Amino acid sequence: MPELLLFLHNFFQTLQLVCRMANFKEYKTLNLPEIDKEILQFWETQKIFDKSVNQRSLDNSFVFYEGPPSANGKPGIHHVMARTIKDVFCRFQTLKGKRVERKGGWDTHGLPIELSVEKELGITKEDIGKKISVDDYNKACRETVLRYKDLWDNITQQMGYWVDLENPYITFENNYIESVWNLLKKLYDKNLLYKGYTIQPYSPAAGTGLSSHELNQPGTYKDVKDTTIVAQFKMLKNEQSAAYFKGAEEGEVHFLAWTTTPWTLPSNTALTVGPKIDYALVQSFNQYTHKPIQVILAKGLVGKQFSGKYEAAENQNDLNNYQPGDKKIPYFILKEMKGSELVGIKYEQLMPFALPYENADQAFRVIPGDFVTTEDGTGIVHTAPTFGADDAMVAKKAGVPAMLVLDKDDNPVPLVDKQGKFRPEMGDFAGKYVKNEYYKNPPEKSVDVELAIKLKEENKAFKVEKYAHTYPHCWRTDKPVLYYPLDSWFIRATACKERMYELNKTINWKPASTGEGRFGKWLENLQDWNLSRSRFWGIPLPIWRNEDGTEEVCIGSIEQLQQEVEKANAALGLNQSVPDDLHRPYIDDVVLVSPSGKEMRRELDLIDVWFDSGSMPYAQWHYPFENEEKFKRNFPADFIAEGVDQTRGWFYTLHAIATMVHDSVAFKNVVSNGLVLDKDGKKMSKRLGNGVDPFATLDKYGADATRWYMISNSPPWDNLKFDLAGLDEVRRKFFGTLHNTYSFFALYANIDGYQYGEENIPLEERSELDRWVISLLNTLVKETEGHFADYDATPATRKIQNFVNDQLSNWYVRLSRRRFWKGEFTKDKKAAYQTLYECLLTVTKLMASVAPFYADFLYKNLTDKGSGFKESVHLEDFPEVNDNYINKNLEQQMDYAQRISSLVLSLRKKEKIRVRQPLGKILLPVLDEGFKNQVEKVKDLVLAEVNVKELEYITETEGVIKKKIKPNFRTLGRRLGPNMKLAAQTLGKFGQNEIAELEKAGGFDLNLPDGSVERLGLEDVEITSEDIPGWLVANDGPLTVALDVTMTDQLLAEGTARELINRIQNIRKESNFNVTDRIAISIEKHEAVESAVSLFGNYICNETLATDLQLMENLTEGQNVSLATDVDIKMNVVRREG
RNA sequence: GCUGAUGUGGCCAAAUUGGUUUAAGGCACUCGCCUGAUACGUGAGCGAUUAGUGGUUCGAAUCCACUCGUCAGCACCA
Repeated sequence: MPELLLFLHNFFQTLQLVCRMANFKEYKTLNLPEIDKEILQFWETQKIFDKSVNQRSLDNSFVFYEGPPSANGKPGIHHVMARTIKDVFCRFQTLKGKRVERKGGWDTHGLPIELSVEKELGITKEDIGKKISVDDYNKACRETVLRYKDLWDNITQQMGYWVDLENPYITFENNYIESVWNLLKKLYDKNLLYKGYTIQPYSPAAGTGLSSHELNQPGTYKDVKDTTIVAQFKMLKNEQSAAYFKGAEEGEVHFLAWTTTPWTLPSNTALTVGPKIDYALVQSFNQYTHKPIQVILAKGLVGKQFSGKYEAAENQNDLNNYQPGDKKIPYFILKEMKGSELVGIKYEQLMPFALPYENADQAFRVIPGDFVTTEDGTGIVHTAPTFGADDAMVAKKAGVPAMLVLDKDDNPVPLVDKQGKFRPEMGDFAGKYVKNEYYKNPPEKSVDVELAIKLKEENKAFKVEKYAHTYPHCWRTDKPVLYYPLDSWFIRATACKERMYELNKTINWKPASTGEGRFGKWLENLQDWNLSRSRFWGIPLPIWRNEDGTEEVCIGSIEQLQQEVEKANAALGLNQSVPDDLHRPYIDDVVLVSPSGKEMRRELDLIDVWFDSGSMPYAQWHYPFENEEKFKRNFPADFIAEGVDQTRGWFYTLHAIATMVHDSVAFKNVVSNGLVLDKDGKKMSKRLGNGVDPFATLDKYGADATRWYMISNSPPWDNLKFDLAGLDEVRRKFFGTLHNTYSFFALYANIDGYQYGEENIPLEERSELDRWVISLLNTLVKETEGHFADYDATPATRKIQNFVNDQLSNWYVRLSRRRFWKGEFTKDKKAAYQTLYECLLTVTKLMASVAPFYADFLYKNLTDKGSGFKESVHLEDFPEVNDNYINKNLEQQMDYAQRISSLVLSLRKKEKIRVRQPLGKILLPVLDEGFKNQVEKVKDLVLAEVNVKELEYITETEGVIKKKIKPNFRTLGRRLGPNMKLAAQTLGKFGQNEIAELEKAGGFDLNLPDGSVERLGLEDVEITSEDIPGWLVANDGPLTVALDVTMTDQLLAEGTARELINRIQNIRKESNFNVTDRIAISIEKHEAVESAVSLFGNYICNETLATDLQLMENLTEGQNVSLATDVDIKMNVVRREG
């Protein structure tokens, strides 16, 4: 009886017994979402997360920081991505024995929350304090912040993200705020906090400054046409500038400077030139007044500015012929100079409406600036420090004052007020809006146009024209934004720039380019951190000042505030107390007293919400007021991960605060993941409707398939093109195959009553196949551990997948099947079980961090009835590598077997010979003994796999192998260098004889062009077999296989017999016979089957459990069967009773 | 505009960091295979001047320069 049927026989005999003693649960289908639910419940009831953390010792921590999401918005699929990465490495470290506490957190402040509240209440910022009290407004914010907390909790749970949501830090809580205040106080004490006047985007129409975030809303930059002026600034004569006045008509020389915002011209206090730029002194005539002029501008822009009416003159004398009204105006370059030569020259104020209230003598001169380009304009930049950030910067550096005048309260203010109107100092222009858009009924001529006319009349305008460019607009009012100086509190980040840069070098960035590039460059060009936000819902700046700003106090704790309040109460006769809620408006009511006895009120600003989140390492523990030990144990973080968009957000704020306050990094390793795009690579957006619902995805595909897909598809720092088809593939290919492999194991293990815990059969007593797969397994463990430890999970998942699919399932199990069928529980069978079991069990641990649900499911199925196991795979230790088990030789052997099989199958396919047809032999050219020995060990596997009778080695002595030779580039390249080409050519021309000679001599002398001789040894060349003339041959790299397709009668008959068996078995199955039923077979007499029946009758009967097989003429009953093309026969199969 | 990443068959993607793997593998496609744990499986096949151009080198998908495309960040300033 063939093995299979024997096995089936046993199977049914023992079925009942088996059912009772089944150790391993069997499943019909794989339902990942179902498994998710089951495992989720298990984790919850058994508190597996807690156990996984608490079973590890406190002094072996791996510190992770959770970047707090805002629960004000719904979670998206990209959050699943980011959190998968966090989870993977935290789980991995847990398996490696680390204690990984993960405190969750919520970001609760900030603009998005204010916006959504305003939208819901149907109000705008202006209404706050009017239509709605600040008090009510803040209450509404507080209620909104955790609006979607449930959804977040759900996604967290459903995706299997382990984070402590029981005790999260929440940024609006007083404890959190107190810690933040403490940090601010420390910065204040280090003199790193100051109030400054800077140029910020400001919307006069809305009366508020705008953050860069607001300015980057879609649609804020619009194309506009503005009146632009190239103005003439009259140079003053002194020692330095005297040279430029030689021969100047009327003794006037002008600088030309261009502006797209003429309304800033009255505020001009400097002209900026590029020190390295070449400038030219040009003689010509003004096109509006026709007066002779001599002007200075960048040499490279002369042609651009002197275009249209202007025409280059041959020589200076041509200029004398010019008459006003001539069509062409001549110009001539008199002199050239470097920008650096111009620096320091003074000029006459262009529009003398006012003077800076301080250091006016330092104004109106030429200063250097690196930002000056010669792309457009004149290469000389009109500089109004009150209305340009660059302007303010270079002016400050050069000691040039800004155009600030004193208002009626003696406060310095710019010439434009906060409504966007010119101040009274501006004479005829006073009270006019600087942008026509600010008027309800705009006048015909804008301020820009009027200024242009005025300058033209005064011979101060060189050119006036319309210019199209993009300009930022307030996203709320749609009106243009002004760059306007505002009072703000700053953190002097620039003071710690170098230290931040140094510390950053010690951080392991994934990918490295983000750390060096995006983050490194950012640190190099670091600006002071503008902390101020004039908003309502956020952490209030804890600084109180007296009215003139001469006295101030920075509060660093509630206790200090308490003391100050008491002091103030005593001094001022008040009865205040520290408010229960540290937010506005309550905190604004607190009045403190200065050392000199004056009232101090809080600076009304809130702080940037980014400071909130950057404070989390300290504030999450309410440090330093509590938990000092805990904080010390958890600082800095070993690992954080967020999207790249956090580079200048959270990553920076963490780094900055840690550097400035603790002179330390905040994190040692950071993974910044890319965006999640739709399958076509487009950004997901509500507008396009191409977003992927994370809940629906998890419901349908399960968390593991989603996570596995995200990690394995591409390195997380590349953008991920999220395609549901990919999820499906992962589910089918990886999880499906793994599940089937387990099912196979469970099926037979239960039948045999296999149980783990039996004595392990020593590896050396197991078969080649077993030792091979164990070797691969150990290699896999080694490699995956390396990848995970290096925060690079993608190759780990790919290797696990390859192992499971191609090696374990499709090779080991397939080739081992017969061992599992065998009736008796032999040692070999036991070895097979143990091997497969060990592979599966190890795989659960390797995959557990990426696919926590299925891994645990499988682990539990494998270990349920065993002893000495953990409750969950997540309480396990990562597998240890056993280097002794790794046998590269064995891996090589099996690789040969797989490739030879594949080559033979490919040849069969080409010749259209099906595998069922046995063939005589395979010829394998052997170039060295080692190869032969390796193949010999897997010979039987190969022959069985490809249904060939024998494998014959042919060696060179037989002279039938056609060989190919090529140089070993790796060894030779370094030695030969430029002569490499010669070597390749020479070897390329080698015929069979030359190759044979080289082999015999063990080398070859290569004559080099310089007359010297280089000896090439055998290790310097690669000789492969290429062909066996007269045979059917296929190659795969160095492997060559020939197949003997000669068909003997014997082989043909056997092939036909196997075809017959196949058809008979089909009939058995169609007829619903029991697998143990005996049958009788009648076959219509046909010459195609005669020899098969006569030679292999017994074989056919054995395989089909037939007791009788006859060839009959004129068979009347039975069915028609197609045996081969053109061979149709009739066959009758009947069940034998009894 | 500036900076950075990226560009490999229709699609997703490898390539030990410069040493010809025949430029891997998968999906899709074509042609096979249901007695065998998997047809949500499996075998074979088709399909690529590695975006383009130039350079460095004995040797380039890999390094350099430029161009083009995609994405992101930073600007929009006279």
